[in-house]
Amino acid sequence: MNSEKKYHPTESELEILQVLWEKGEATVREVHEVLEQTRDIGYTTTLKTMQIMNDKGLLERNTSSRTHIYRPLITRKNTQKQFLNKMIDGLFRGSASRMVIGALDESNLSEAELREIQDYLKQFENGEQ
Amino acid sequence: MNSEKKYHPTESELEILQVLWEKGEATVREVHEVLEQTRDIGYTTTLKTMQIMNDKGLLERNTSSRTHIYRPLITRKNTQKQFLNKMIDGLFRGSASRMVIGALDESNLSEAELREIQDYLKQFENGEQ
DNA sequence: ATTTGTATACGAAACTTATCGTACTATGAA
DNA sequence: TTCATAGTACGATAAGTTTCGTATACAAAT
Repeated sequence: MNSEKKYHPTESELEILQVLWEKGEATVREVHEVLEQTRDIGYTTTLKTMQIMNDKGLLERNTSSRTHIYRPLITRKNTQKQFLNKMIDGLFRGSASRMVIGALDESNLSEAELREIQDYLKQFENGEQ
Repeated sequence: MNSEKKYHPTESELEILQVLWEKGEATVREVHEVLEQTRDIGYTTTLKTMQIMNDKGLLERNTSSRTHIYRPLITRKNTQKQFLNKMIDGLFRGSASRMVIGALDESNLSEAELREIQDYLKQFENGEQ
């Protein structure tokens, strides 16, 4: 089993996680400045959300200095996995291949990306996984 | 542009849509009987949710007889597309290939499914799309 | 020391979603 | 006709999310 539980961060929480995954760790101010670029949001909103995420166990923080430093407690990979599985079950009748094909269908992939995927597929070809 | 707008049905709404996509159309009772198999839920909950979905424009209904008949107003394909794009943007830094690879990675695909995907990829190989 | 700016903490409002109870109505059987 | 059944309509509640205002504390500069 996996030690990371099946958290389903909300939309706002995901925005914050994106920033933290990118930076590794950050202050509320730093996170807020990134969010501000995309949408209208007050500083205390970001603060409160991060505090709640801390309470929920999505983030941890170092409070030794006045300005707290936050770090994510869930990984990007695991979160992706949770959402992928939820989506496969809820929208693609449990079929991962249906979803993959749907994704290929709807996104204009570049040559390079296609090649990348094909290379990746080769890895599975002879039952190596 | 596409005439279907970017609806993001909720979890419960998706469950109902699944049934309707499968059946084409159905009464509240019919939908409810399917939902009941999976989880504990009252009849009026299903009813209310479907009424709300009707108000939102997710469903339409024929009220000519006492027992109303509901049909989905959004397609499975379009809904899948909306969710895929939201997910690619929100969790995979805008990269569809990253998501495809993530999906391949996390799901144990059968030989048949892998072949299906590879066949599907060939279609894109020579810029045919 | 006072002021100014930047932190955190916290409460509360506005929304949304999910759920169900209750009221009411039509239909068909007794 | 009366009664039981199966339907819709609707209000209300509870929980979760998002948002922000206000209070308060600390730190640095004047």
